[in-house]
Parts: sequence; structure tokens; C-alpha cells
Amino acid sequence: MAKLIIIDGNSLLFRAYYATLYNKDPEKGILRTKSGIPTNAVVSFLNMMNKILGEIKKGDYLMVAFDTGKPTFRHEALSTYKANRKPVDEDLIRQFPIAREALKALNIFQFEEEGFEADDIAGTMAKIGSKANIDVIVYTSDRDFLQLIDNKITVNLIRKGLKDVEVMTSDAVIEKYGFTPTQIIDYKGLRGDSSDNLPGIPGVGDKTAVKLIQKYHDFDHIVEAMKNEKSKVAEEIINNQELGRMCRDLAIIKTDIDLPFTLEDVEYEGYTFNSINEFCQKYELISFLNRVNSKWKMASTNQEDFEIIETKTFPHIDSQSHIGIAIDLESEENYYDSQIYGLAIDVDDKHYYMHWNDIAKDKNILDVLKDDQIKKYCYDYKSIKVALESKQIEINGCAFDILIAAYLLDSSMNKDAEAIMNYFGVDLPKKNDTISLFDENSNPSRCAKIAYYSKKLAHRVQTELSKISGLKLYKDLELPLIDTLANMEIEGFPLNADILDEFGKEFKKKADLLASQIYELAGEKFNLSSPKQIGEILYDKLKLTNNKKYSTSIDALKEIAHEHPIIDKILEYRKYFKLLSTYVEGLKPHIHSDGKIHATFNQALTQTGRLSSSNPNLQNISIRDEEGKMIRKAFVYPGDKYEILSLDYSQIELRVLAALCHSENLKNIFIEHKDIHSETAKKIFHLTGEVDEQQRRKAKTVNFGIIYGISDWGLAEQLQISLSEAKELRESFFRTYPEVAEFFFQISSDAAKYNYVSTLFGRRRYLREFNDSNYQVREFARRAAINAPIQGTAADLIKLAMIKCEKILKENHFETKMVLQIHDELIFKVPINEKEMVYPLLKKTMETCMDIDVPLEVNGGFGKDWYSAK
DNA sequence: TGAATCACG
DNA sequence: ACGTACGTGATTCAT
Repeated sequence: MAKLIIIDGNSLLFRAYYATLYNKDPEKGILRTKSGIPTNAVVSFLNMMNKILGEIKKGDYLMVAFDTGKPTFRHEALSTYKANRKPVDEDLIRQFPIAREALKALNIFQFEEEGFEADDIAGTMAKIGSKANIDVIVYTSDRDFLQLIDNKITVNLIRKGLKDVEVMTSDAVIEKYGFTPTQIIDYKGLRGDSSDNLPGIPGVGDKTAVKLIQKYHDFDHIVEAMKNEKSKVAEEIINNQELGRMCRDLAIIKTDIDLPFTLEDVEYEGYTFNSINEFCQKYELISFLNRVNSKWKMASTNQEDFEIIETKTFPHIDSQSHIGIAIDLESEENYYDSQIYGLAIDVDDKHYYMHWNDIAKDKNILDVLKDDQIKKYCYDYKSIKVALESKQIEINGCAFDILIAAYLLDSSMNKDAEAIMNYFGVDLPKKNDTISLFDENSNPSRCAKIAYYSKKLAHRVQTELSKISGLKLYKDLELPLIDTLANMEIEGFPLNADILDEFGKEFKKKADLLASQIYELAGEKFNLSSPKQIGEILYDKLKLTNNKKYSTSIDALKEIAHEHPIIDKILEYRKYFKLLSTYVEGLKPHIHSDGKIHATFNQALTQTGRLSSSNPNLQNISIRDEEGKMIRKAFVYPGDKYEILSLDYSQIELRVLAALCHSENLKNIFIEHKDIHSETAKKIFHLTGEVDEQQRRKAKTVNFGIIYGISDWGLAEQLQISLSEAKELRESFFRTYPEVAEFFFQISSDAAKYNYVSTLFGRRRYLREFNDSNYQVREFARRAAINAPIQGTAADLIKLAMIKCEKILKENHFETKMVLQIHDELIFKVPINEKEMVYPLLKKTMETCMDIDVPLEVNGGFGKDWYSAK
């Protein structure tokens, strides 16, 4: 079913302006272009439009109605109409024409007409939609619009932005105001409207107005009824009935004006990249390009000529005449051992594309790929390397990877080729835009463009990086890391399907038994995977104490575990079900014919600089729960040639914190090899003697909570203690380590001022929400700002360790291979005969990889399988 | 597609 | 008065 969205343009732009007016940079003020044109409201307005674009589908209708600002029939009827309005800020007035340009760039229909207000245009259109029996949604902040509501028309009242919308239906109006939408005008007749400078009837307040409307239905009947009443109110209404009637009539939104367009004319058809790109370049709003909803992007009409030569033999390339070439490999998404369609290479300003079947036959290109003196410019070098090398084609010499560079420019950038190229103003064809005859999944033109633009943009992107002091981070850390990660992905990690299946059978048996016991206790069968159904059983049927409205999360269930034996059974069932679905059945399909998992390490994904692992995720294999940990026994090398070495940094984040804030107290704990949690316990509990388990556990929670920017309330909740106790613990921590408090304060004020925070290595995380008008959003940004430098510096540190470990293993011709990284831990595959030499070497390399003002400590050990490596 | 849940650091 | 610990990925249900 199609729908019609009508936007009160003036209203939304006003909101957009004031929502971002007070977030201004104390030095720079509101957002402006370099030449001083204000754009804060336009950006916010564009974000609103973009959100709405996300909510509509093909065939839906969309339009924006504007006021002209010229007098209307309402001013003629009442000379003082809207006369009390404060003059509009000059900075906002200047943005009205820009907002209209923005709508034009997005190809969104807009309309204004002299003599009418946006209300009348919107009202008329809304009724047209309603009569055509389609759902109509009107976005405005003006409550007058509520009178339009009928069973097809909804009014979305916006408060600040589109995140805060009050959906008003007929029922909602009745519930909120006590009368129906159509009675809004009668209410206005009685009360007037201060914002429109309508006086209404003197002496009639909200309570009286609602009462009268409920009793006598409408303004005229109220006047009639008052004639028989003797009261102050009745007298005022009779005496001022003409004034009231005029106020009522002025409040009526016209729904029958002549519009020179039809419903069909406002069907939204999408925008072209060129138009929005041009707009964003003009007003320096490039970041919006990155966010604009791509589902509405229409194919551009004037693509620059880009001729692709599909070839069976590349021209001769050598390192003398060609220092750098642009390449891109077209393959399936999961790239280890996946299907490869073809390879694009740019040579001498020509764009070549070769199909996969021809690559192995071309000796020249195999040499070119292998030669590390021929530098490759590309998008996502790791995926290219892993895809090629899993098919025994060697590639070396990455000079530039635009995916990684763009990630360092702004980690919040969308991570697909379209978004990244878009960010730099390049329009990339969609994957299925132009399709090769060779294979329906292949798109040689797109592949060639990715290659071409990654090289073309290299200089510009690196200049941008140097501007934010990110070039060193890029060249010394992330770029070398690409090869390291590629090698880990290619090497893989063994997983024995038979062992996995044995645990699987055991888990299945336990889960089935628990399920039958649970059905018994519940008195009926239901879907145990459905939180909704569990909630109904527990809170509706069994009437257990329902604190957190139908939550069935671990924390919620543990609180009521004493009330009914079914709770423990459910928790236990969930455990086995999770193990079975995610870790047994979930992992099995990822085992390749070599008996190994080749997971992907995502290098350009997290906001903090950490890696993540997917397909499958090997960074969240169970360990805390003993039975879950059993899964790790399946990660084992066949035979007895190799063992697994696990080396992890001890308390890496707290050490990083000590170094970042230069706290002598914190640093000394590590220098003296003391237990950080016990030491914190001594201080915050004012202990002189021994620290007991309970105290240490609490101190540990405080230590970690601090890193996450926890609140007193959060700490109290976590430790199940009173708010005042939690407050004392937190304050006590900051008294013990005052430099931490100072550091957090500094981070917060820097983040508020510059909208980004940095790690020790200069990695940035932008936190544009820091000055958001919404308290929760702001607080979230504050916590993220505190955490990011800590988590991010630890991530920088282990990345450096990885590069150095790989280098030292290679230099010493060890067969030992790095196979996994789990944030503060590295896993190696070690041939038995190298065990003794490699252990101290790697431990030392990890401990000394970075020049940081705190000692680092690495622990770990060998195991035949992952379970026993510690 | 998003929410809920739970696995990890 | 607000709502309340950072960073991830996979699976499941429900829309």
C-alpha cells in the first residue's frame, strides 16, 4: 500500500535550526561554509529528509510544503495575525533558499503559493491522499495540523529531530487533549493561540475550554448554551463571541485550495548522484554524501567515458617502467577460496580487465603480481591477497589501500566501496548496474573503476591523512598490518569436526532434556527461542515478579530465579542451545577441506581501532563457562607436530590508562608487579590487612567500570549495592587516582570542543554526538570518548606487536605462524621443536613493542589444543 | 530488517 | 529529571 508523506518545510527547518543552534563550537559558532554561509539547519534538515527517504518505498508519494512569507488571507482578516512573532534569525533566513536547493538536489517535490500558508497546501494534499484511500503522514511541529487527522491521516509531531516524534492519531488526540481532532478549531476559538497572536475568549482557560467542548461539542453550540447560563465565563463568551468565532475560523486549515499538481506528480523517484554531489560540494557538506540513502540513487545520465579493455593478455609491465599500478580483483564476498571473476589493472591510462580463466595462462601478470617492486594501489588489498593466494597466486607490494586510509580518516565512514568512493566525490556503479555477459554476478566496469579511482585518489587521501597527523599510523601500523592479517587468514586455524560433533551430541541431549522439563513446569509447550513467548509464560502465566517489563535476559531472570525452578532450567537450556547453534552447528560450515577455519579479520570496521573477526567470529569462542570452554578442545592440529601457543597481555587497558593519565600510583602498581584489583580494593575499602575475594571482585568491577565511564547508578546495579555505596566507591577511586579524573575531564572537554578523541598513536574517533541536544545521546558520547583512547591505544599496541612478531619470526626463519588475535591475546601455531626458542622471543617482542610509559606483562603457554593452551 | 539474547575482550 | 558500562558478531524470532 502506497503512502503519502507531507512535510511542513518551514516547521522542520525551524526545528533543524534550533536543534543545532546551541551545539555550536565555542570558537567557530554554528556550522558554516568557509565563506561564512550558515548551513547548520540545512544539514539537520537534510538528515531529516534522509531519514524519511529511508522509510518510504518505490511508489510512495513525498512532498514538502513551504510558506512564502508573504501576507495571506489570514493577515487580511486580522491585522495582528502572527504579529507577535520575533524576527527570525538572519542565519536561519539565509538557509531557506539553501534548503530548497537541497530538496531540488534530492529531487523531492516542493511547493509554495502566495496567499496560502504551508498549512493549507499540506491540508489540501492530505485530504486528496485520504480520499484516494492511501495512508498520509504529515510531519510538522505545529499542533494546528492535528485538525487534519482522520482514519487515513496521521500527524507526526516532531519535537527536536526525527528521533523524537509523537505519532498523533485520532485516538492519541482524544487521549491527550480530551476532544477529537476536528474540535481543535473550537478549542482555538475559545483559547486563541499565543504563537499566532490569536487572543481567544478572555477568562477561558484550558480546563474550561475542554469541559465546554466535551459538553456542547463545538463553538457555536457552546455560544448557544451560554445564553442560558449566568456565570462570568458565560458572559465573556457571549460578549466576545465574534472574536472567538474569528479565532476559530483563522485556525481552520483550508483543505480545498486549487493545487496545480496531482498526487502522481509527487511520487518519489529518487535522486541522481551528480545533483546531490554538486550540492554537497557547493555547501561543503561532503559528509552528508556519505550518509545519503543510497537506495534512492538513480543511475547517472552523464557518466564520464570509461572504456574497459577486456583482454586475454595484459601489456608488458615491469618495475623499471611501472612503479605503481592500480588493481582490483572481482570475487565473491567471502573471499578465502571463493570464486574469482576477474582482475582489473590500470596500465598507461588504459583500463584492462581479464577474466579469471585467463589469468593463470598469462605468465607476465603472475610475475607482476608477485613482484613487490611493482606497487599496487587498490581498495581492500587483504581481500585481494587472500583470494589470490588461496588459489596459489602470490601477490606482494601494497602501496596504497583506500579502504584502510579512509578508515583512518574517519572510522565512522560507511565501509563499502560505494560509500568510500562517494565520500571522495566518485560515483561507482552498483554491483548489479551493468552486468557482464560472462557471468551475471560480475561487473567488470565497476571493478575497473575501483582500481582506477583507488590510485587516482591516493595522493589526495594521503594528504588528508597527513593533515590529521595520521600518515604515520597509516604507513607504520595499518599498512604493514594488512599483510600480517592476510597471512593469518590464509594460514587459518584448525577445527576438528568430529570432536565438535561429540560435544554437539552432548549439548543436544542436555538441551532436549531441559526443554521437556521446562514444558512440564510450564504446563505447556512453547518456543524456547522466543523471548516473547518465554515472557508470557513467566510473567503472565506463572505470575513471576516482573521488574523489567517482559525482559527475559540473564540479569532479569537471575533476579527472580528463587521464585520458580523453571528459571534455572531456562537459563541452562539457553546455554546449551547457544553452544549448539552458534558454536557447533554455526562453526561446522566454516571448516574448509584443509580442516581449517579461514575467518576474516576486519581491519576497517570498529570505531576504536580494534579488529573484529567474522565468518566465523573466532574472537568470541566460549571460555568463561567450563562446559562452553570444551569447544576449544576441537581447535587442535592433527597429529603431534604442532602445538598452540597463547600469549596475552595482562591488564592491558588499565596499564594503558596508567600511561595515558601519567598516574604514578597506578603505574607503580604495575612496576611493582602488584595485583591491580587488590590494590584498588585496599584503597577504596580503606583496608590495612588482607583483601578478601568479595572485596577484590568489587574492586575489579570498579576498575573496569571506570574504563567504561560508568555512573554511580550503573555501578550500584552491577554490584547490587546501594547508590550511596557505589557513589563512595567511585569517588574513592578518583581520590586514589586523581590523575584519572583529570584525564577524563580533559578528554571530555577536548571531545566537546573538537568532536574527536585520539589514541596515543594519533588514531581518531569522531564523536559528533557530543553536543547533541539529547541528554542520553550526549552522555553516550561522553562515555565513548573516555573509553576510545584507552581501548584504541591498546588496539594500536597489539597491532604493533603483531607486525613485530611476524617480522621477527620471518627473520629468524621460524615455521611458527601467528594465527589469531583476540584483542589482548595472540595465538600461534608452533612446531614442537621451536617451542623453547619461540616462547621467550615472542613474549619479549610483545612486551617491548611500544615505547609506553608503563611496564607491559605478557603471560601464556602451550597446549595440544586451544583448551589447554594457557 | 531490527530487536533480543548471549558469546568474547 | 533524564537513564544509567565500552567495543564486537551470530543466531533467533517477528514484522
